[in-house]
Formats: sequence, structure tokens, C-alpha cells
Amino acid sequence: MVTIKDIARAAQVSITTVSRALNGYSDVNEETRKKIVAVADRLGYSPNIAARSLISKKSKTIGLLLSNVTRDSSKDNIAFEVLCGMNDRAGELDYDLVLFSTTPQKQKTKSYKKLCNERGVDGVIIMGIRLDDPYLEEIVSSEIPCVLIDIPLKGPNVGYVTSDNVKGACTAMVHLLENGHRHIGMINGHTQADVSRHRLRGYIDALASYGIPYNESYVMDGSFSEAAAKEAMYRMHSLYPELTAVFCASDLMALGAIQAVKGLGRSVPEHISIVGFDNIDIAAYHTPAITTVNQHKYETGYQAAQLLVDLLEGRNVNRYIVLNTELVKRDSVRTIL
Amino acid sequence: MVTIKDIARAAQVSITTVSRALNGYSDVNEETRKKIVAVADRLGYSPNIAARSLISKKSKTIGLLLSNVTRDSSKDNIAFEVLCGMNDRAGELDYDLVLFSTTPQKQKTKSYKKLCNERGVDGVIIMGIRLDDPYLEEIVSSEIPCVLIDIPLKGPNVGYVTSDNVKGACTAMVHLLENGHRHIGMINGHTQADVSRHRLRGYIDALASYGIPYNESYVMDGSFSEAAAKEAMYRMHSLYPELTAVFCASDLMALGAIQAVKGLGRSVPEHISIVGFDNIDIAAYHTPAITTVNQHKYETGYQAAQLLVDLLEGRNVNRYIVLNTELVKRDSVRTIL
DNA sequence: CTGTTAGCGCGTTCAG
DNA sequence: CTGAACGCGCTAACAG
Repeated sequence: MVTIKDIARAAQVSITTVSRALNGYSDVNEETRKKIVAVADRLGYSPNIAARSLISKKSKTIGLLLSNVTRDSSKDNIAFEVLCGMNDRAGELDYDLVLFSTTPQKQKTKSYKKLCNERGVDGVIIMGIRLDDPYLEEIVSSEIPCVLIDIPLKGPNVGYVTSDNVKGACTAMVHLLENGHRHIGMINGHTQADVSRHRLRGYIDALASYGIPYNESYVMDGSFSEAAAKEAMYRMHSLYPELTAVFCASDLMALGAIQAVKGLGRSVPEHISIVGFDNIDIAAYHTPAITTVNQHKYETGYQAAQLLVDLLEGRNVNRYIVLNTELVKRDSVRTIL
Repeated sequence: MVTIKDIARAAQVSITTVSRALNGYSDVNEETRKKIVAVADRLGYSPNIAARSLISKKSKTIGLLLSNVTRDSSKDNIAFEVLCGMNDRAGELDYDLVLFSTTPQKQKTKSYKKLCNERGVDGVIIMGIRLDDPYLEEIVSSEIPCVLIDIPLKGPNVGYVTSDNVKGACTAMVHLLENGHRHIGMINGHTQADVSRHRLRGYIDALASYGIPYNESYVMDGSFSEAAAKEAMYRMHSLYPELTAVFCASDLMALGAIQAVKGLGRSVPEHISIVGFDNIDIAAYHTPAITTVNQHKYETGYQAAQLLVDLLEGRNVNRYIVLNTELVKRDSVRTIL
């Protein structure tokens, strides 16, 4: 490994001068700078970030706390698209990303805050963590700059990126209502996700705007999983045969629901109309193609990275970003009289 | 930030003693150790990895050099599944992952080797990089331990994880041949990927085993992209109407090929049979469901992480891992007489 | 068993 | 414009 000391020796100057020359300080002779840069290049020097961050307290590194980066989370590649957006923007801004191995159930012996401190990340982006996570509160209220995706917590140094889930859900519901559906069920995600609450609100609001009373038992838990949603759909169909449509709070759950409908010998959308949420890739290729609410996943990650860096570099920006969603009409909804 | 110095002061011992106590050295009194650990806990101490790695030259960090972690790579979530596998295993082994923002075309001013040196990663996993990448050779022949996924290069400290692409392609072809197809085209990925070469070999081998001469013009370039494959299929169909089946070197390209067939007013598998490769999630949900060669993506990542850590920790293991593939029969192939 | 000393690679006063 | 000296947080000899 070649250090500035090596360069200093080779260029016949002091270590300090090398440091200043390489960091673009103005108070160094243009001649010496050129010589130093040349030597550095020749020797293939690259600065040691560990040493640098030891002093500067900055590492140009963003920590990532994600769930859904484990086995069986591939279909739901939302996390991946968001990650792509973060990766792109972070790269442009010259930051690297470190993925914390947020071990699932395994004894999480270390708090998120400790994780960040140890690694010396400048800030952290958090996504997919449940609201009841034991370490969430701690890091959010710490001094570490955080950007939360779909998690509504306040803190001294936090930013927030989300989608307009209420409106999105509402639009999806209005679409069903406009198509004549009056008995509409909902399969929601678990309650420890903020989006579940918002999407439920959209469901309720849309119903209200059509003067339809909200029937709590029409809403079942699908826990954001295909299997759980499938089961919920089975129960829903036998308990409430009057339902002609079901709004699912994720496409993965829509997939499960459709399987249940098929399992019952019925079909979508002939017997039951289904609307999903997220617009995952499978939704478009599925038969029937699933009508869903598109979420800008890549953009979410991109904005989150941007916002975090803004926070890090002390820019005074809006810390609350809400992205649009839009209805994507496809073939899983039919019009009834 | 609380350091060992703080602990030393609070516990009335020297800094060294704190260091030894916390790092589990045997030569420290059980009494003092307990006291120190207690103080450390109370103060919420966590070690500064930057400082530690400055001395130990180890950072418990694995670098990741991936392509396909940018916009428009979501359908092809192979990278994501592999990433999940790496993340899981790395987590279990107590390593963190850092994603290098391997800026796409943008002026890659920094070589991969420099990237690794600066960040002080212990080793690096490389995937999706083209064989003609300018910096690939450099890092592979450096002292930095590397694990290459689907890249066949030798180096002093490299491991290699791949799938049996020849066999996989061969199995796919034999399936077509067994179903009576005799005029079979191939849409291959770009030549700067090792898997393309292997899959082509499988194609040729299978043909040979049935005594069918290899016709070079039956193989077209789809560059691993949906759009390029679509175009290739159009050309293929008009130039060689005798083809009854096409083997695509990726599912994404199979998707493109199918679109072209549809665009021609024909259908799969009635007019043309298609077999893909990879077994991406969409393949199962697509109509017709795509017959393909399954690749163990998660396992690939898992094994790559394991292998790299083995290399890092000096274990003498097999550095060459080849994972099985298997044919997944679905609905995109028909039997002809 | 414990403390003292030195130094990892770098940036930053403060004198020249 | 340049250099000597110091210290970031930590580990590793080397004494005692």
C-alpha cells in the first residue's frame, strides 16, 4: 500500500505538502503540486478512507437498513428497485453504500445506532422495518441523520420519503366503484406498516365518497404475503359471497388472492375483480394482467439518497417528500351493471 | 462518541487493558474484565472500525462490484437474488457488504483495485462485469481476494462460482429435440459474457448428439435485452421460416422473442416453441408460462460469500464452485410430429 | 496480570 | 508557500 509518506519521500517534500497538494488547497506552489500529483499517479496512490475518516469524522458512506434482502423476497423486488435508485444517486454524489446485515429474527444483539457508529457511516436510510422494531426509535432520535422510507417518525435529523398511499388507494377504489362495484373487500398488509394504515384510509375514504358504509369485517389481513392473502381470499369468499371486488394492498397479495379465486373454480375478473398495489413487474405479465397502483420505486430510492446527502451536507431542504402514484388499468377489473 | 479512553478513565485502568478485556484476551483478570465490560455497556461503547482496521488491515467488509444495479434492471432481478444470498451469508459470517457505485458508462476514473484499497475492503465479489472491462484484469491479478461470478479468470487469490451453463443449455436443447424439433434457432447474449459462450456450447453439443449440423446463422445476438431479442426474433422468423423452436440464453430475451412472435400474429407454443434460461419470477407467471433452465441465484450469492470468507480467513477450500441447473418444463414448448 | 510506548495513514494547527 | 508536531481511536510489542 502506498501512502502519502511514500509520495513525500519520492517527491522530496514533506507529508503535509503532499496532503495539501492532493486535497486541492490553494496555498501550494503550482510546480510542487504538479510534481506531487505526477508522483502519486506513478505510484498508484489512493487515499486510505479509514485514516481519513478517523480525523474528519466523515466517511462518504451511507448505511442501509433494509428488510427484504433475504431469501424469498425476490418476487417482491420493490426493495431492489429502490436500491437501484439509491445506488445510482449515491454514486453520482460520490457516496458508497453499505448494507447492514440486519439479521432477521436472529439475536439482534446490536442496535442500529451501534451499527452505524461502528461503521462510521455518515447517515442511514431505513426501509421495510416494522414500526414496532425495538431499535427503530433509538436511531431515529439519535444524532445520526436518517432518511425513512414509508416510516412516519420524527427525529432531530430525519427526512422522510413516501408515496401518496391514501390517494393511490382511493383512486384504485374509485376505479372499482366507477365500474359498478358496491361490495368491495380489502386484503391489507400487517398493521405494523404505515402504508397499510394509509391504504386502508384510502379504502374507507373512497367508500365514503360514494356513500357506502365501512364494514370492518370486509377487511382482512394478508400480511403482505402471497400465501396469507390466498387464505384470506378463501375466507373472504365463503364468508361474504356478496363481494364482487377486492382491493389488495400489494400486488403480491393480489397474486395470492387470484390463486384463491382460481382454486375456487372461479376466475378474475369474470367473478371477482382484483386491484393490487405497487405495480411489480409480474403484474404486467400475469394473466390476467393486474390492474394496480403504480409506485415510483426507483425514484423513491433516488430521492432518499438525495435527501440524505442534503441533510448530511447541511442544505436546508424540504425533509418530507411524497411521490405520486397512479392507477394502471389492466385486465383484472370488469364492469358490472 | 465514546472511546476506550473514556472507558479507561471511568474504570480506572489503562487504555490497553480495556482493549484487551474487550477483545477477549486471556491475560486479564476476570474481575477487571467484568468491571470494564460493565462500564462499556453503561457508556454504550461500540468500537470504531475505522481505527481498528487502520492497524489490523482488516475491516470485516466485503466489496461488491455488480453491474445491473441501476435503472431498468428490475425485471432481471437475478442480481437481486444473488445479492440476497450474499447478504444473508455475509451477515451470518459477521461481514458487512459495501456496494461500489460502479458508475455505468460515466467516466470510470477509478480502477476497481483503487476502489477496494481506498475502502479497505477485505475482499471483493464481482458479478455482471463484461470480460472486456478495462479494470477487471487489474484487480483479478492483484493481491486482493476476489470471488468471480460467471467470470473465468485466473489470479493469485481468486475464487469462482458459476452454474453448469453448458449442461443447462444442453438439457434445454435436448428437451426441444425430444419433442421433435429439428430446426432450432438460438438467441444468445453478448459475447463479452462467459455464460453466452457456454450456453452456445450446450446448444451445439446437443445438436451434435442428434447428428444435426450446426448452422451458425441460426444463432443471433440478443444482448441479454428484451428489445434486442425481440428484433432478433423478427429477423430470425423472416429469414429462416423453417425454425420451429428457439432457445434463448435468458428469460428476458425469451420474453422479447415471444413478443415478436405475437407481433407476427403467431403464438407460442403453437407456431414457435421457446425455451429460456434463468427462471426469473416472471417466467412462471407469464402466459404461456415459460419453459426454462433454473439457475440457483440465491445459492450463487450464498456460496460466493462463503467462498470469499474462506479465502479471507485462509481456509484451504475448493476455489471452483459449479452449481447445478435444471430444466423447468412449462407451457412454451409443444411437441411436433 | 497490567501499564507505557509506539505507530497505523491522514489532516490540521502553528511556526517559519 | 512549506514543514514539524500532534492526535483521531485503536492494537501490539515490551517491560514491569
